Amino acid sequence: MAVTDEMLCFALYAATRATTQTYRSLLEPWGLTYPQYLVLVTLWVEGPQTVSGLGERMQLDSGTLSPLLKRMEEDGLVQRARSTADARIVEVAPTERGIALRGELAHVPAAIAGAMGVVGDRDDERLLARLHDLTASMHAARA
Amino acid sequence: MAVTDEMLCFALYAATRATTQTYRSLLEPWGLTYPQYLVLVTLWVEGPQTVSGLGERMQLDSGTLSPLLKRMEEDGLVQRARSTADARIVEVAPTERGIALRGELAHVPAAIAGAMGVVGDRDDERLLARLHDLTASMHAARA
DNA sequence: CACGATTTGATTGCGTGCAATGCTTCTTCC
DNA sequence: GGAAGAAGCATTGCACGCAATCAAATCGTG
Repeated sequence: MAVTDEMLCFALYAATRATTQTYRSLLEPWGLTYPQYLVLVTLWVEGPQTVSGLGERMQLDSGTLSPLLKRMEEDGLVQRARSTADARIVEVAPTERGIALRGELAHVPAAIAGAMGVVGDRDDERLLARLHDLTASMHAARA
Repeated sequence: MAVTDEMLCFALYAATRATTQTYRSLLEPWGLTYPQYLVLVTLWVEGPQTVSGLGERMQLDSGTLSPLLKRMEEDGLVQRARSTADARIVEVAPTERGIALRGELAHVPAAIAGAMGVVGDRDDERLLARLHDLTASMHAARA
């Protein structure tokens, strides 16, 4: 049983890196990384967010997000601004260029789904649910 | 459908990071990282390996493995030696300390399985198979 | 109002991942 | 045997991911 457990961890690890590599080649023409793309998707769907809001959605902390958002700002994709109401808070909003990428990158989800061999059937739903359980279980175990 | 595909990628990404975090807390007393632990597991089970052999098994290249193995050597866990038969090849073998860790870390697989909520039933086998398919599909799509 | 605790981001340091490049060493082909 | 090509690692540069720490701003309480 031990080896199987090892293999499940490693299978996750390998699958994630393979996915990231596919994203890399898809996003390379736009100079985007996968986490940067995730930021844009979040901003497209949910609108401007605080840094901590992005952190919750992506499950990342400021140590990762701050430099990432700084690079995206330098690339003209997002804008950061201290809240006038609470100067501790930084609001992150997509620029026009950032918004325009939504159209230019509209092909990406289908391309990824194709590369993954995902069709959206019940098996895929079960996989998704299992991954969510697994993630929640891991986080619970840490506490 | 697009959002679901996004979610599957992200679910993988989040699950992997959650897993790595669990490993981090488990391995922290030994100063090991998850990839370093994987190297040790490979050496325990399959014996001494070349760098490229480790690279195949872990799906990592020398750009990642060289500095990682260098740190492990500095920590006294592995030894590297140029092959006498072919001086291009570097053989990686666990030191006595590296071998001793097999016993000290024997609790790790069960701890991870527990944190994951894995019991080894058919669902888990299916998840494992699906992840392997997904990884293979991704690699095939890159070619 | 003042002061300590809390919240929110930013910074620093380190270890991956990975593309690109370089350096030996080996193999092949003539 | 000698040169061209390939193979195997190492190095460099950059972008995460995350723990630890810091700084600024706000809140709560007396």
